Amino acid sequence: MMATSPHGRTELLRPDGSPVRVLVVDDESALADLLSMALRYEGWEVRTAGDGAEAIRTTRELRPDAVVLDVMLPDMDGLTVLGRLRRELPEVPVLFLTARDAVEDRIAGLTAGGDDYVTKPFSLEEVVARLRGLLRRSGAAAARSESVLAVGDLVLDEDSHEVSRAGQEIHLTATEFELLRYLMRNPRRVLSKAQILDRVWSYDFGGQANVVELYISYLRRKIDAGRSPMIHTRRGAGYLIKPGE
Amino acid sequence: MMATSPHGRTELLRPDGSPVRVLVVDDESALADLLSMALRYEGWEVRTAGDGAEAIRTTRELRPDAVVLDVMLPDMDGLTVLGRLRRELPEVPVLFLTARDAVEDRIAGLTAGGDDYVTKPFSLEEVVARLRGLLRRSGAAAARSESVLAVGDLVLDEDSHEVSRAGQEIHLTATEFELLRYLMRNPRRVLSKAQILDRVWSYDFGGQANVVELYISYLRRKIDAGRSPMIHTRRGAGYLIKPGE
DNA sequence: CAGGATTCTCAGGTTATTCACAGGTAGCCG
DNA sequence: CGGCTACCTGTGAATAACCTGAGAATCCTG
Repeated sequence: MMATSPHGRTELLRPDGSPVRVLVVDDESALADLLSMALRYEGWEVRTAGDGAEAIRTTRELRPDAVVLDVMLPDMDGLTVLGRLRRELPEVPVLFLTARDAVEDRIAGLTAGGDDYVTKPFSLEEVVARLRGLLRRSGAAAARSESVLAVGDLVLDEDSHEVSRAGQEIHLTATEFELLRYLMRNPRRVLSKAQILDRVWSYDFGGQANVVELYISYLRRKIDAGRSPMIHTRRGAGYLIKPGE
Repeated sequence: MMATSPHGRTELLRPDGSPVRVLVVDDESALADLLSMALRYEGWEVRTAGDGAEAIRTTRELRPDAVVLDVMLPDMDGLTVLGRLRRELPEVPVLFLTARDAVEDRIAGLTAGGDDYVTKPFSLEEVVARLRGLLRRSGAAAARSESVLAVGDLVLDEDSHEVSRAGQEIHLTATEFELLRYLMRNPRRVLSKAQILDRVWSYDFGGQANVVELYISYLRRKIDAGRSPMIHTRRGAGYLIKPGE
């Protein structure tokens, strides 16, 4: 089931119409807070836990529709927590947070089911998108909502990562894709450079704010080239996307 | 829920009909006073706090619907205060006040949820508009009031920053946009040049008072050009906007 | 480990916007 | 009708915001 949220975007709901419930498990409270803010803004109900034991307890009580789980916890390791989680809620999809250099095969083992993972440092756009994907596929969200975004003749498929305009396929890099997805999830709405930076770049990005301008420039070259422009600058305010013409 | 205030404008109320409660946190008392006056005029109930500790205490007691928070406080830094605020009231939207050159720095993550920020020196119009936006999207204000203002055939969309008259799109600069928004929020009401200056220009503006005349002139050229005029001069008193004819 | 793709910094270039200044115009009062 | 005042607006300079080319650094892939 889809509904229109206060901020005008569509959001996922549970089959009974209540909000989706998500549990965030991370011992770094700053990160947990950052995540819960972002997920609440998606319209989801969020609880946090700081260690494995608390995670298990909260799972039992809250019965979340999805779990975001840091694999490195102070009291027990990822596999153990996962095992106990599964004892409580066998079907719950899990999104793992892991360090970049974590051993590949162990992650592969963890994500054997329908689960997914993102590496730290991540961007909020990435986490939210993955979580939406998990919820969509798990059936916790009532309607099998489409994974395709469209604005005018511009089409973006979140599953296949394919983008096309007027039927013509366009190749984007990972960052370009995330930026475009963020714009397309908020069509006709001005997004400031700070908002974009906070959402599309990872939380530890310390660079120049003009990367946003740079990537907007890249996107225009690929998406607007020749055609009627869809990405617009609102000087002093930010950028927005809307159908050409 | 919307209601009509004594001064004839529409204002946001909480779901139970009581006034929206806002907490202003800033150690410069002159600024805090300026802000609270402006926000009270919007019909909101305002409390101020001069440092982080007081902010936390007041939050606990007042349970505000929104917080305006200076990121530079004498006793603790913005992120810390934010964390504690969130522990008290996880859902409360926050509008950050930050120095112009700090933007790149440590704003990272601040706008992650629905939050927003404005840079100092700001204009009151900007702060109020952002705060209204936050309240609108957070659902604290009962009515999901639209982000669109209309006076006659003149339409202004606060989300997309688009303005049109009789369906025809009009491009405005940032200052023109704020001036027009202020006029349109107060239709049929005379606004003096001093009021406009105080509201639309930032509080440290030191220039000639005739910028207002200049920008009114710009607006007329773009909005009234050819058509029946909507922006009227009341000699010796100020300006007002009302539907043409 | 080479080659290519990608991300990002830096800096110069371009355009839009803001604002001061000053001369012009129109309302108002006697 | 003359003069005073308030308001209007053309011109142009300074500035701010944005765009983009070139290339260094990094990551990824075979």
